[in-house]
Amino acid sequence: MTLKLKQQRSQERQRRILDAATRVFGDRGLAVASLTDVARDAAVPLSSIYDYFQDKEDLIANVPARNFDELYEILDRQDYGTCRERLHRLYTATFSYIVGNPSWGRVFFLEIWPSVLAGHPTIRRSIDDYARRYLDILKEGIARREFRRDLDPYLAMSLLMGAMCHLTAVWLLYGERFDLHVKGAAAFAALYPTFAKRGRS
Amino acid sequence: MTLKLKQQRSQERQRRILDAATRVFGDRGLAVASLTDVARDAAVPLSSIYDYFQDKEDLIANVPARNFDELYEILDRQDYGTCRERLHRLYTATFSYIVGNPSWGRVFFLEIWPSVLAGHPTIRRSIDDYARRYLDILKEGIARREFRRDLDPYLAMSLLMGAMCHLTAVWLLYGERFDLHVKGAAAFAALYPTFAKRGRS
Amino acid sequence: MTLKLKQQRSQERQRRILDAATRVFGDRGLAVASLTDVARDAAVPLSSIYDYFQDKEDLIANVPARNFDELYEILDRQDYGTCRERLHRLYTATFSYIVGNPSWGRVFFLEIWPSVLAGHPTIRRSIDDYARRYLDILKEGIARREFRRDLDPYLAMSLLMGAMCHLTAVWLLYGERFDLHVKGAAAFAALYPTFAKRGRS
Amino acid sequence: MTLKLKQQRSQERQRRILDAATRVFGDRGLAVASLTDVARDAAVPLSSIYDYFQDKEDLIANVPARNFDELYEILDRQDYGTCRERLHRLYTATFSYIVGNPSWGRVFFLEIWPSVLAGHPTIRRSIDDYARRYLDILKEGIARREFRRDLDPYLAMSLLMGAMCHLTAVWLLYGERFDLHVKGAAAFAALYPTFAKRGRS
DNA sequence: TATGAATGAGCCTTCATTCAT
DNA sequence: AATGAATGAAGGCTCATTCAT
Repeated sequence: MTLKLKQQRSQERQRRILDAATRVFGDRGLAVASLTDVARDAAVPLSSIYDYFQDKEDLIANVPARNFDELYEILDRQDYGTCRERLHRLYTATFSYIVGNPSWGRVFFLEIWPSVLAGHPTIRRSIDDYARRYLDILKEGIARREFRRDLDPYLAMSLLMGAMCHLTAVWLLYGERFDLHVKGAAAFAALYPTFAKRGRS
Repeated sequence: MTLKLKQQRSQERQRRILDAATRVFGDRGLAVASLTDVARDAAVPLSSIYDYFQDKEDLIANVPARNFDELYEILDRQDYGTCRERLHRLYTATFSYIVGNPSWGRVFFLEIWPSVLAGHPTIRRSIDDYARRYLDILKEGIARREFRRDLDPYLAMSLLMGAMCHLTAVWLLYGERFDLHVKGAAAFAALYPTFAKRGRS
Repeated sequence: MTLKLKQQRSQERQRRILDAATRVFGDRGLAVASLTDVARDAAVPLSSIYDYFQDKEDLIANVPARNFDELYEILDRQDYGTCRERLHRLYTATFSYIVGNPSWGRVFFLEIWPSVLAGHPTIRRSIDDYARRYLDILKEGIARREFRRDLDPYLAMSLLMGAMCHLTAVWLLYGERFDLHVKGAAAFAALYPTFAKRGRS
Repeated sequence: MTLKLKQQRSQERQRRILDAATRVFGDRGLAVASLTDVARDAAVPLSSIYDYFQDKEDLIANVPARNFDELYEILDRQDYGTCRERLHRLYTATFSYIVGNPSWGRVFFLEIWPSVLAGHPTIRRSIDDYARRYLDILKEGIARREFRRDLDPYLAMSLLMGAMCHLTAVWLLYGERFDLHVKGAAAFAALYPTFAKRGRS
């Protein structure tokens, strides 16, 4: 029993560190922010970080997963409708999550993904998991003839992800001065016709 | 203190450093790579870097320009045709340049652009120059009724740039295993119809 | 990041560093001596200095206080007698302390005081504390009619301090070849009549 | 003839460098100011400094002499009167020179004299020359019975020089906010009675 | 287990000095 | 003789990581 309690406290601690890491890395940048900063923000001793993560890289690598879990929790509650609807939901929900959590947006879309770190196994898994959701819907849509038969699902995903990264980057860079969610929806609206069967758009 | 470069040999040296910087920053990442690495790769003493650039940031800031100059030299030789043709040429030429210079692709499209550094005056100019080329063509195309009247040129550019960044990122991440140029052309083909006047695509 | 010094051993370390700093800065000069020198003399790793002091300036700034504390401890045991006696005691005790601690003499009287550093808050406090002791006695002496009514206490202090700095400088310069304490007493004897009421000297 | 012209030009150059050194070292401090700064201020190429001075230390060492020469030129035009008058003139003329040339005041009285550099042969000579002028007058005054027979000329000089250094230091440190010349005269007035024969004040 | 303290490796930068033209 | 260019040596400082309690 006490063991379980301890474990719970431990999980809470780990989550505190992870959230602090998201914030600190997002605000200051992966390379500039130090573990000291993270420890201070999480209000734990610096050396405690090493009780939960092997090293800085390991900590960084676990930031995406932690946040994707939250995102998926929201998404998986409403997994129904046409492929278009599901694709749209997945896409805009991500934008919503970024708007509510800009630090994570920065860490993931500006720092981690387009960097050497994307090769890290743990991160790779996060990225692949996320990408798979798109690919699954896209392939299903093609099979169901909801989308064009000759649609390249990988290219389609690249268009969607590329727009997302780029819009997010600009949004963050310009001080979050426009409504990212609206722009995201616009991007989807612009891209979707290229997926759909001709004449249906 | 930065030199005045009155002597010839110096310009070669500066270029050697700049090229080394492109390589090293591209391979290891902007923040991780050290000036020591750059100096070693350029085969000049570390302190010589400071004869040509004020500091690390200044060196980084000059990487894009150096390469864009080369790219533009190629492009500006053939500035004619419909807006579509010119847009296509600009887009695919960039992909070609990246293929021939992957390090620069990484530095610029993955490290510099989507980062705080994009705010640096020198870099800003490089980005703006490049972005303007897209916007000019897009606006001209709209004015000439070659493109949709209600096309948002900024969103259009975001779709193009986003796809470029993303494809490049994936290409680099997967060890340059597919033909980036072909994928780039496919992306353009997929996106262009959303710019064109209905029924004309 | 500076430590919190919750553990005992640390205070010893800090003192070791401070004493080494006094020695090294005194011997080589504030600007010339490096923290590497200090670290070597204190037999601690260079980076440990930063566990106790924010930077070089902070280390320097803490040298005076450490030594004044020792000086005051001696002085405050015997705070009685006429103003003349108290002034004399303060003056000669300082010379004694310098003789027993020439490095500190140099750091403080030759390097820190007559330099821009005297403006540093921490140092300023040390200087002001020390100067105040003179001014207090001088003003009290004037009020009590022990000293000339028209004596300018600030000029008086300047004469005393100036002689002290100068004698110390010469003493150090000439390899401590004369008895500084005796010279100090002589200076006091020479200067005192200019403070006292006429005819009383 | 041309040789002489060249030599003249050379002397002018050397003087330009020396004056720049006085300014730069005075403003920024001996250790902080770099030869590059001096060269820029003198408007000569950095390497030209090495045509006139062996190294930085040699340059520093020649700053005092250059300025003392100017001071002596003024002084030696009026070498007459009682010892008191001559002592007073020497003392206050120095204050005047400092007021007109604060940079030199700082270099010499705050940086060079109270530092290890005072041991440097060239500087030593400058200091000794200056000190000798005091000692000569003091000794003559004693011989002539103008001053007290038992006056220690070395102590007397220390009192004068000490006051001068200290007042100058304070003056510079507090942004030259009081009239240094007046304070210097007051110090002389306060000290002189201790030199003079009793009853003569 | 948790944590205060310690440290080695490395980074960016400066600068006095020398070389080659 | 004059000077633009080059460079080795060093300095201050940071930080991820480990140790000892």
